[in-house]
Amino acid sequence: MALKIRQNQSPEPPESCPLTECMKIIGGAWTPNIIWSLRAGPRRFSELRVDIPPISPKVLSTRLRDLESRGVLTRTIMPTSPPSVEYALTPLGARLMPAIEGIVDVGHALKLQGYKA
Amino acid sequence: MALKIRQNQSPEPPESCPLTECMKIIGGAWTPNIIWSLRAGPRRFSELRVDIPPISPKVLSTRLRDLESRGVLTRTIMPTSPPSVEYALTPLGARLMPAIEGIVDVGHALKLQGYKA
DNA sequence: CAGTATCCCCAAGGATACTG
DNA sequence: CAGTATCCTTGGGGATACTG
Repeated sequence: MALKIRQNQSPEPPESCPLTECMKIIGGAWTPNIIWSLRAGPRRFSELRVDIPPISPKVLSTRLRDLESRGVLTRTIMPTSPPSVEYALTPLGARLMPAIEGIVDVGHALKLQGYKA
Repeated sequence: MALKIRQNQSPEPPESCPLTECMKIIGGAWTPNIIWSLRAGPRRFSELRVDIPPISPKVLSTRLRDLESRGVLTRTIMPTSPPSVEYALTPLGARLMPAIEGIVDVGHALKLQGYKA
């Protein structure tokens, strides 16, 4: 049998471009929405699910953990019954808001002018 | 005790969410970089390849056509020899700049403060 | 120069079900 | 409530080669 050479498909991280770096944080599916939902204060898991209806619990969980690991948000277990968990932006996460706001503003402007994909 | 009402922050349907709409435009790989490269004026295909080294011609071509179809940029064949093609932002594309700038600024700030993934 | 043409790949997402 | 556990699909990219 022929030896199967795995092609080198690994993308050499181009170069730490601020643009690319930032997109790595907010580029994931629903990530901007999550950060946006946290703009006015902490939200719980199920609240986020309501904020962003189409997101599945698995994906929400994945994205939250990813954002937590990147230092964008904190996860706090509240000693309530039933237990609840609050997610809140860190100062670092708050720093991302201008970028998200920029996207929201532009999206809003496009919508107002009747932009269609 | 009084109900602690947590205000619903974004009651917007996801399909019409400006955030999501805008991300559909700039969410593609290298898309922000392409738009960013056009910020100061038209660029040619090979210039863009130099601007964004790791991008393959196929992907660059794909993204450019996508952006053209979305009305973000124009493609102009220059009657030179050898032939060259210029890509330039449309007014609509220029509208995206604040969003991109926001991302760039935040990325830059994160980098300055030594942020690592 | 400015792209197409192929082929391939895998990890991000989705669907669904289940649990502490 | 706040998640895991599985399984599966897809299409966005990547590599490489070729052309007008």
